Amino acid sequence: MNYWLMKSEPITYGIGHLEKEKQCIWDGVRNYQARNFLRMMQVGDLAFFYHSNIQPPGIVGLMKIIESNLDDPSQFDPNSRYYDPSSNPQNPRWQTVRVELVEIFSTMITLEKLKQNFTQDKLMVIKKGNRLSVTPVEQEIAQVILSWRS
DNA sequence: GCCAACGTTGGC
DNA sequence: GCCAACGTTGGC
Repeated sequence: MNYWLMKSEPITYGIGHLEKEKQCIWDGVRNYQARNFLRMMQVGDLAFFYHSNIQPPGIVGLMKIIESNLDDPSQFDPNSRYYDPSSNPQNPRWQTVRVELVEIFSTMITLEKLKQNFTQDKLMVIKKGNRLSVTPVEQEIAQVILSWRS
């Protein structure tokens, strides 16, 4: 079982949205490196939900992967902002996963706290200039983060 | 709102 | 296949 971190802007889709929906397809990732991580995810993996582009940014909850290796439906939807006209339906370019909400943390684990406790090479999300919206999290680091829940 | 970092596109 | 131009991300 592996741990991941997935970013979303709360204005677009925050953990409150997931709380209402209970589960969702994590669509709209249009970066090959992030997609490759999505392809590696397996049912039962856990993922931290990270709010980006907000003050303060940080981890707000935990999700579970409940379906893996799905073709992202938004790539074929001309009305979607994630529509990719050059993706071939016979060989879709973008895959993703379905997630369900496990829990919302009572207090956010801020980016600042992550930076104070981990080094850049141990946790991708705190790397300067890192823009990947899907990244792996090492077991030991995941355990430490989970132990901070109050 | 700014802008550094970085990914993608497209002309050559 | 190079690389300049451009677009996007996301912390601040």
